[in-house]
Amino acid sequence: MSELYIRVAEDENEEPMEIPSEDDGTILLSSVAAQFPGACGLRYRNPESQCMRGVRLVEGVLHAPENDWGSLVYVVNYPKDNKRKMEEIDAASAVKVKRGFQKTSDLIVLGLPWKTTEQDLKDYFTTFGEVIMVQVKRDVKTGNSKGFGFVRFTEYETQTKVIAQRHMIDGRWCDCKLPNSKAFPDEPMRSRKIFVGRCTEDMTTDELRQYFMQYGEVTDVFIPKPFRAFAFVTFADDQSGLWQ
DNA sequence: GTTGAGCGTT
Repeated sequence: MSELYIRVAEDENEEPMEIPSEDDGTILLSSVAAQFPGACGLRYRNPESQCMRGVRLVEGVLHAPENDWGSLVYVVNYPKDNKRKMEEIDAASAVKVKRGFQKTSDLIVLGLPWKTTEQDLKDYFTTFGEVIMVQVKRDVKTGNSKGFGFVRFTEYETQTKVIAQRHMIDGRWCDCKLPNSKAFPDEPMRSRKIFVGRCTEDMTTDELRQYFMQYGEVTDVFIPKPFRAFAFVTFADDQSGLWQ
């Protein structure tokens, strides 16, 4: 079977868009998702029964009903049939993606004067770029500074610049480094595996794979059995945009 | 009320 186009629409009443098929007559869900982000499948109205029917989906490949797509208009499925929700997730993810492809980390600031406050730190480091947070570590009893703290920047470029040089803060030379230990050791900073919370029981590995493939190559989807309302999605590399 | 290489009460 040669390449052909099938008509796909967001809704039965919407204007359809033509999606190309593969050489074997199947259609990749990724082709559909390219035009309809978040799509997890297709359905169509069966002319005989007038009922909606799902298109067979195996491993991200959509198979024509009766081996013939015909001239029907196919309608896009979204997870849980709730498009608005997926768009909200898209928007939230897009914000994170926009921050850049290299994640910043907390930097330890060594050698601070005893008198230096968090406001001092913020004022100083803001001259390099936007600051997410600063901390001065203090003795819990006395409130005295321990002479070190932490800083985190929005932009990775800022972080690189700050690590590369020494800093004169309130009259002392200070160093900024990547910390050895972390306050939250279980925070998956550069993990390729993401936690997907609040899953519903009807979600399938196929659906999750098809949704998250827009952010990178998905190498694994794990759904605990019995149902536990969460899943793990693993990407081929840590550059996939979702959590950057 | 002190100090000066280090590593973060959540």
